[in-house]
Amino acid sequence: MKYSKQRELILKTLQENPIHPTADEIYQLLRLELPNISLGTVYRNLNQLSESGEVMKITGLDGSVHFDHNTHKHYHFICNKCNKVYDIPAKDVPDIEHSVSEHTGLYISECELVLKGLCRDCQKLN
Amino acid sequence: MKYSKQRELILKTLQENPIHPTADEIYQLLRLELPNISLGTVYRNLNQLSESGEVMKITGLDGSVHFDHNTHKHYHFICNKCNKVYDIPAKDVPDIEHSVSEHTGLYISECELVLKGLCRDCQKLN
DNA sequence: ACAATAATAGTAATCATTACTACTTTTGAA
DNA sequence: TTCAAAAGTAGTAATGATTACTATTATTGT
Repeated sequence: MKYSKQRELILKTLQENPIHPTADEIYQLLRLELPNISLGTVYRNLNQLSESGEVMKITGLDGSVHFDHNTHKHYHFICNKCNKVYDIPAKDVPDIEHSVSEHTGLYISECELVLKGLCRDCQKLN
Repeated sequence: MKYSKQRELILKTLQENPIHPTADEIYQLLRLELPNISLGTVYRNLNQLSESGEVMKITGLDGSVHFDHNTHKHYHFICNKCNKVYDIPAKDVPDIEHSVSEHTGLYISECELVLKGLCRDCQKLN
């Protein structure tokens, strides 16, 4: 993988905006400092970066794929009211893979968990 | 919700084909007995049925939404080799919601879990 | 039997994402 | 330091899934 300024800035933007943005959200942020960057470039680089394990893809939140600079094992929660995405650290979740593979005989390589509900702030506003 | 033959057959097709089909797969199956049904009708009815709780939407498997006639609490596994989708009964998975809401204070209303790996058949073929 | 309402088929439009292409950067060896 | 091969880019077109629109048809309660 050859260096490119665009890829460096895409990664930097993702790291500085830990809001689990979509490709288009990163594109909109980046246009401010790199007005000619193209959306295709953002998609291509995010896919490369997730392929190489430098960023993580999050699917199942809504219609589009979100990206996460945090590549440690963790899960996600989306608030049904404010739509913010929160990280759920692995330590707050029981060991799913082990339990499932033991019961079913399936070999588990990935485990995507998306929880939905109300975040702490939105619970207060009820 | 007014009765319609189309909706009845969509539900019946989903029940008789427990392969977690997409809207388009149901459409292709249904065209055999109802050649003029339109894809939009399939989408509209599946959305209504999932809204009313008669069927379940599965997101996060691949690019498109799949549907499940089984509305009991359960999870899903997709085989990376044969792409078949399997049900994971809730009894094989530890209680995620309770654990997460206890640790984080989030109110959890939905819990979508997608596991990926190799199914039993595909493990043998290695 | 009939009017109100909901549903349908068919088609066009939208949204996210990928593919294509001519041009530009990067990189490593001569 | 050049310079050619490889990889990357901007810009645009194409694709695939899904939703929106519209004129017509079916359902339902009176």
